[in-house]
Amino acid sequence: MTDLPALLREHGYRTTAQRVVIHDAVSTAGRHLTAEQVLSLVGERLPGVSLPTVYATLDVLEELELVRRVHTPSALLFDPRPDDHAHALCRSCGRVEDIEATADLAGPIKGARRAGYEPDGAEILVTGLCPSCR
Amino acid sequence: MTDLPALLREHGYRTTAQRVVIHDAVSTAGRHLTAEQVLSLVGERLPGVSLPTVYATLDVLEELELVRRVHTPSALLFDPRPDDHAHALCRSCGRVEDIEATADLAGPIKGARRAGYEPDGAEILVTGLCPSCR
DNA sequence: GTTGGTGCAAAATGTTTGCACTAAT
DNA sequence: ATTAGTGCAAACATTTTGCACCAAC
Repeated sequence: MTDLPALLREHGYRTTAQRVVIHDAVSTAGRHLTAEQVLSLVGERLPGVSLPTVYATLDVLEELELVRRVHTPSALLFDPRPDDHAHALCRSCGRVEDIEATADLAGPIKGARRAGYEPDGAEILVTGLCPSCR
Repeated sequence: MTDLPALLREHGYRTTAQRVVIHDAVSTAGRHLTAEQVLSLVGERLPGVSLPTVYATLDVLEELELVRRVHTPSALLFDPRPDDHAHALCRSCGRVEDIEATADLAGPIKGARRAGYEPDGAEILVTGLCPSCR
């Protein structure tokens, strides 16, 4: 259970109904959502919310590390899971799923540091065909 | 040294000047390019090439596994390196670089298979700040 | 001679921006 | 009372699509 208002305040943001509802919608959805999907989830509870607000709010939630972006060939998705995990992406239908496995990325992270980067995270994306597209 | 005409023929494609020049430009660039950058590289040698052709050609080259797409928050890039390697992405300027390190992705690949996927590849993306953005 | 490929223009998509108004502090 | 945040509309950039012409086979 995250204390959103406190987190927002810490980062200099105000608490608004939109942020609370969007955060709640995203974190209880338990799957990857597009901005459109977030809007329609939220629209049920808070009429009049606009897409720009959804994007702006997801930006904020990303800064608070409550969501992560996942860029796929077909869409920009927002992932409510803050913990590290891999993703599987279907080449055919574009579907993305969480994979319950991680890997040791110390090598690539060290490699990035060697290249002068200041790494703050790493992602694994497995591509292939999903069950229904095979 | 890849025999592009032979590869194209194998996959049922015709050999055209555009495909030869675009493949050559991309593979000698030795870095990640946007479609626009490919167009301007190619434009010097083959006037009149259009952006749709660049996209179409890169699609073909991807099918031949001569290039890979890399989706970043700011752009769609085409990577001429066919071998597996990790990428570093700068959160601030969006720059992408190759990282000379790999990791064992057997776990996530197995996880994808367990989820019903037929995996055919995997990517590692390290995010952070590049030398000039720190 | 066929049919795939290209160039052009135009469309479709998804995300971002500008601005006036509202609401959180 | 301030100033961040919102909603709306409009802009924007990028990738796709449709179609007529040309070129590879």
